[in-house]
Amino acid sequence: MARNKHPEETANLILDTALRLFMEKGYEHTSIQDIINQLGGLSKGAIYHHFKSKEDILAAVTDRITADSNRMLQEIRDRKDMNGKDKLKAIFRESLLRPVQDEIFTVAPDMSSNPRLMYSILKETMDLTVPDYIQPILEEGSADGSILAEHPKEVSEMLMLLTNFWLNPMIFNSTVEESCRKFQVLDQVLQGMGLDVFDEDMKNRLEELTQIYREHQ
Amino acid sequence: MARNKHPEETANLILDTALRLFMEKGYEHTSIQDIINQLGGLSKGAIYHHFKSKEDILAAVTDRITADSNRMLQEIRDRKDMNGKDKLKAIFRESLLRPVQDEIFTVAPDMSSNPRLMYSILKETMDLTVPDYIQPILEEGSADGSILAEHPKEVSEMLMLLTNFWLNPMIFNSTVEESCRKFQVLDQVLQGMGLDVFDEDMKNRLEELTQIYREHQ
DNA sequence: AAATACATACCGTCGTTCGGTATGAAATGT
DNA sequence: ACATTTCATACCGAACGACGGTATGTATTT
Repeated sequence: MARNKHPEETANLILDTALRLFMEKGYEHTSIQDIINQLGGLSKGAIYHHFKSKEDILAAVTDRITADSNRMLQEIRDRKDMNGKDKLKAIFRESLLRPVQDEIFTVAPDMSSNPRLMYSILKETMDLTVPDYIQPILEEGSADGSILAEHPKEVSEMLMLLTNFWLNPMIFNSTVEESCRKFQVLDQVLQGMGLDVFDEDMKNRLEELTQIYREHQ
Repeated sequence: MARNKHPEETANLILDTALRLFMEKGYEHTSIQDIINQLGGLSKGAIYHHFKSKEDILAAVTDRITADSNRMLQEIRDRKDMNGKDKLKAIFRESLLRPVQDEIFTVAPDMSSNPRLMYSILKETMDLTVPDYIQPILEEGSADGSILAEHPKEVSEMLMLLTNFWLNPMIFNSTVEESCRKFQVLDQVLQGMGLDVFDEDMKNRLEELTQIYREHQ
């Protein structure tokens, strides 16, 4: 294939294709050759020019996934017109309600048989999202009195583990009913911690997303 | 190598070696040849006679790990002299206090860079331990009035995720202080759910295990 | 001319397969 | 009772195809 004047476009094309295949077939069952075949004209040399290994592609892929979500998190974190608890609630609302989710849940990657991708996203969440966004918000909430969290780091980790991981129907392969019950249980737990951040809208949206996911297998 | 009259011994030898290597080097970085080299005399054919694939070895390995733990769970579950909550407490106590844990934490597998083994154990826990042991105990506790859990399956899942996964220093690479804070946070959450099942002994033991783990890297 | 964006041929290793041998217990024959 | 045959099983090791990765070459841009 002809050389591209804007090499980042090529890199992005590789990542697009890789992400699609990783979600369809799983990371381990996607070969470099698979990516090349779906790429149309590009060769192995091109891939290894832009990325140094298959693992590196996975890292870049998860980076791109979370980068998008992190822009939203940053916006909410930096607002001056909300207290900590409201920011936390806004984050959960946005995470669920943003329309991008439909797309993701429609592609319907079966994360439960894709441990590498799952783990990579979880690790990014724990190493980046938690310390950069969730923990600061909890600390702000502690300072302004809207949240009572003695150990913000640990509470943030737990929050993300429960909401982004356990509550995610793609990861635990939940039915609509299970998603519903998980939401209820989690809501009670959060209320017990003084974090009444869930509402009816979110519950309905979670149901809807679970539905979308299960329809697409 | 000469033919073994008791083939299960050979299979167990393979599993012993495989587990050791999986924990030392990680599942993905352990080759079948690595296992053969450490096995002393046995050949590739022998391995593929006893196991149908490398994945199959991983499954057998995790089976053996959880089987031991499940025997203890079964004993407690079937006791007639305890109510549900006491059984739950007994399970957490035993899980932490049993001396086998020293051994495991001394070998100190870095699960955080071993997603396949980690995932395999998590899946066994969710698919087997939860429905067979934890959920029945919660239901018993619901019936005898010692526990208030509207959705036993979901509460069980959450419990196991938080105690066996999040609280495990091998998985989240926690320091002693982090382990301590996690324990505190989790204790409060559980109390909020009417599950005061943690005590000072457990906290000290968790500290001790975290210490052991970190000493061995 | 130097650097970059790709192509291509090739390498070592991997998981897996498969034809084969050795062994021993059960079935059969004497 | 012992000898012979049968047959499933434990194990061997060469070979295979696919894999991730590299070395080197070439064309294009700067």
